[in-house]
Amino acid sequence: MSNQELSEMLFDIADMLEIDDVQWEPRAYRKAALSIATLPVDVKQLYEKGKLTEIDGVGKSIAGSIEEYIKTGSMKKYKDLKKKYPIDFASFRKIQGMGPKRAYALYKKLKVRDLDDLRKAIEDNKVRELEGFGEKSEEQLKHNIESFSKVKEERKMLGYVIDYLESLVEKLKESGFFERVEVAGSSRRMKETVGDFDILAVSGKSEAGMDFFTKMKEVKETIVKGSTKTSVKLDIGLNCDLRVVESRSFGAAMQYFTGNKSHNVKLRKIAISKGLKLNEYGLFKGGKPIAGTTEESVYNSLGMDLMEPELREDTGEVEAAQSHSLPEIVRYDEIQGDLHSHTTNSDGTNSIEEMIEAARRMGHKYIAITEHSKSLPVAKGLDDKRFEELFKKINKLNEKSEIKVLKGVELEILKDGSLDLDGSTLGKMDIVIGALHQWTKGQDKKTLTNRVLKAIESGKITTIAHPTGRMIGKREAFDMDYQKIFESCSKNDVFLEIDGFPDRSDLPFDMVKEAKSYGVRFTLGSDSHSIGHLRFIRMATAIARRGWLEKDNVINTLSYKEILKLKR
DNA sequence: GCCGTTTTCGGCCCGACTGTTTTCAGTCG
Repeated sequence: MSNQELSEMLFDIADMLEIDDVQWEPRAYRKAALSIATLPVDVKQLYEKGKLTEIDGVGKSIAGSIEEYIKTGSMKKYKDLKKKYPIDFASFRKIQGMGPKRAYALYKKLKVRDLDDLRKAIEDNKVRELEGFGEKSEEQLKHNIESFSKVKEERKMLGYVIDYLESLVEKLKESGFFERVEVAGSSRRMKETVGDFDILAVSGKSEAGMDFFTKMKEVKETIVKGSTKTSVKLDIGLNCDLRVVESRSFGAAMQYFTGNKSHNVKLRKIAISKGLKLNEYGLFKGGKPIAGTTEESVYNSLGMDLMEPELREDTGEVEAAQSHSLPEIVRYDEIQGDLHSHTTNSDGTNSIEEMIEAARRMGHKYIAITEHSKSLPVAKGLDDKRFEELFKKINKLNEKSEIKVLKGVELEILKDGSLDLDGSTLGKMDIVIGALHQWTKGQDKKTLTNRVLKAIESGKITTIAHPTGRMIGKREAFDMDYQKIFESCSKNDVFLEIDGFPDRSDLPFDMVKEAKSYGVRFTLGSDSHSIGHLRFIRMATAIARRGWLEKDNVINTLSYKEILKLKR
């Protein structure tokens, strides 16, 4: 049984209860289903520890159902409902405009149970004859079936699409139809992956502005179009919402459309508890607006400090804002350089000179060149001799260059936890990044953990590269005892890396926050393999901010000289 | 069915858009 499977079952139950017009329960089941779908650990593990009800939205009853399912392989509540409604809700959920009520209407009148049945019914023009449907609904369903998997499932890594989004905003600004245009949504929170874009605008001529928007060359098709809200599908495969609000509501709208959802729900509840009403138009007292022009006015009127968008994930920031104890998170402009990059010397595609020049143009004060070591032959890893040669070259470059180059390595942590290079060469390096790339599959949790601990305790490494090894959408994180690793890093003053390469985004932000609580410090790296990758330092910084890191927690805020002084 | 700075009972976010209605239900975010 996977979390995914269980989550789908709970969503199914929610859908079926909704058909029965049951009040509130569908909401409860959906909440539980969503929590489980996004849970970082296996539900079964939680069950074994007796911690099911610690899952957000899971209480006694749903926990009982989960237990029943784990023990017997079936769930009575689900089975009974499914007998009444033998419908493939999971597939229908992926189709826009197809909710449970419509699914049931189609089943009741046309015996439509799954996608194939639905396709056929549409083919025979049967759907348009149903009450509540019409020709247009039928056509839309037909269209949405064709593109269903792409519309809802696809998420993009923000690091790859943020420049595109910003250029889109720039074009809207330059169009002359808008007085203000800003990015909102998960992109503003700098979430690692995004499912759509939200753009917010102020306009005195919104009809014309919406026309301009839907006719942009990036727009593939228009999904809905109104004077305050327009949704389109972009050529990169993401949907984009553009909302136009009044200037006096702009702050409230930015707040609302930045989210995330549970952050917003919490805010609204706080508003209600103070006898106020919060929506995207403002904060109201008995119908009279008391805040909303700026985000700050909204938060302040709710008795809270304003917080950076990256913090708004409902992981304690609401409470911290209420008690005026928000962290002063590291700023993008406090990052002085990049601490992880590769050149043609190993598996990069640009020369060291090209990388340095590109880093200088970005305003970096320094860049660490951290080639792979010899036991990673696929990446043309370097041995001691080649490192010595490279460092001679770097010393020369450093003499005349305004931007400084740190001598480093991304060093293989070998199968038994020993290191790929010996002490004498390592001693000449400014930064040593220990990394797991190989022999991880066959090793169990304890072996893998000890392997990393041995490297940390060796006294020879500065930081641990992309600590969990995860690749978004491709590879799970290593199964390790991370608490032990955090403890050991803190004790031995070994840093953890935040790798900003979008596929990695590693450490993930929630673990950054946890590691910080152990007193761990962090290095940020773009893990560049070409000059085009250098921009990913911004994504690493975003993760640091989302993980509540302050200036002192981040090594990249130090100057070149200060970094050289760090002892190892 | 869940949950707790309105707390163990009684609420549970709320507004926009669409298509089908002729005042609204369904869906979405």
